[in-house]
Amino acid sequence: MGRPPCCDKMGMKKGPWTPEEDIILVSYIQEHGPGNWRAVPANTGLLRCSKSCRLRWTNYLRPGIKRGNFTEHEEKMIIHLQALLGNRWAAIASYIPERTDNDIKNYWNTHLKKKLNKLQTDLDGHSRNGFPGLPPISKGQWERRLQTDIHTARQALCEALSLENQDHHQDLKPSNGFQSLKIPNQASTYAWSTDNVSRLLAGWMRNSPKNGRTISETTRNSSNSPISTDSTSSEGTPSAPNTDIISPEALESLLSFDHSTPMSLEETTNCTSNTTFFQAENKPNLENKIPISMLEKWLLDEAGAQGQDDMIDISLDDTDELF
DNA sequence: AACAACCTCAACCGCTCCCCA
DNA sequence: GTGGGGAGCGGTTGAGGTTGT
Repeated sequence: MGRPPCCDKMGMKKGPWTPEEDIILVSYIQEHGPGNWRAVPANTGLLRCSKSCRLRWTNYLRPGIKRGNFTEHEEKMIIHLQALLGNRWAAIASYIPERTDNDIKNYWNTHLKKKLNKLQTDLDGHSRNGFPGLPPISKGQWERRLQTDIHTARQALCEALSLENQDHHQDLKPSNGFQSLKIPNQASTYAWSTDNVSRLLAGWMRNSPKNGRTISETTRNSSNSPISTDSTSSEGTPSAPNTDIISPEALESLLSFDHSTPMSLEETTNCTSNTTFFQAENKPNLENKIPISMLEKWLLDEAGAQGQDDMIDISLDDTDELF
């Protein structure tokens, strides 16, 4: 159905990127800026589809990417945000600018999921009310707790947003492209890239180019250096319309309460006239409304055991306790 | 040392969204 | 209003690495 994937084009290369390809891509973007990905393969001669180029750039070559171990703080952020936003990795990544959505997604799937599962099973050992990890409470209690949590979350969000409104240091607004980041040195927008390229070359000289992994390691190491952390490009993802605006400080405030609970965006906007929060989300209520309706179903239907795994997402309680 | 099992993460796939003619 | 095309996103895959036996 639909048009064929661009990668189906004859002659398009797949698989790991070589250092040469990285250099070509970085050089091109350095000159033209990211965006218009369709034109990238055509103008560079890269035998890669536009999607592949974009992916390589956003997940690997883009400035400001931090690689390696996630800090405890980052873990907490991810856990909270995942509970709040669901598996909207790009949105989550916008609050952790140094990490890519792919990175966060991988980390969630490989580490945090297991960690949370383990901790939850450790905590209760057996399923309660069909909800592993939840305390043994009645449906009525559960409902009241949910309402309380929603109220708490709403208050916290209101506080966070009001803080944000007053906030004069909005240097860092979340955004995929980091358009809102204060860039210390605009002139050196792509200085990192030259650096990166030279590192790539250095790494390439040291290691066999046959090994795609080698360059990854090289780049990974270089990315851990401080050079990349401040050099967020204003062109990061220029076409990304991102109005998911809430400052990290506000987010911290939002996440700092013990029993955070997701609220619908409707509720969010009801509590404040500031409609910039998440207003760009196209499916604003899906993540939260659906589980809540499922909860209603469950509350009404004694035998309603379906979708309970999904509903766990709306009980964000106690993620803080995991640490 | 050899093999198997498991883990990690870069990259791909398929879908949706959004813009524009 | 609508259809086509590009961009972006989330889920999934699989090659390579690591750990256990």
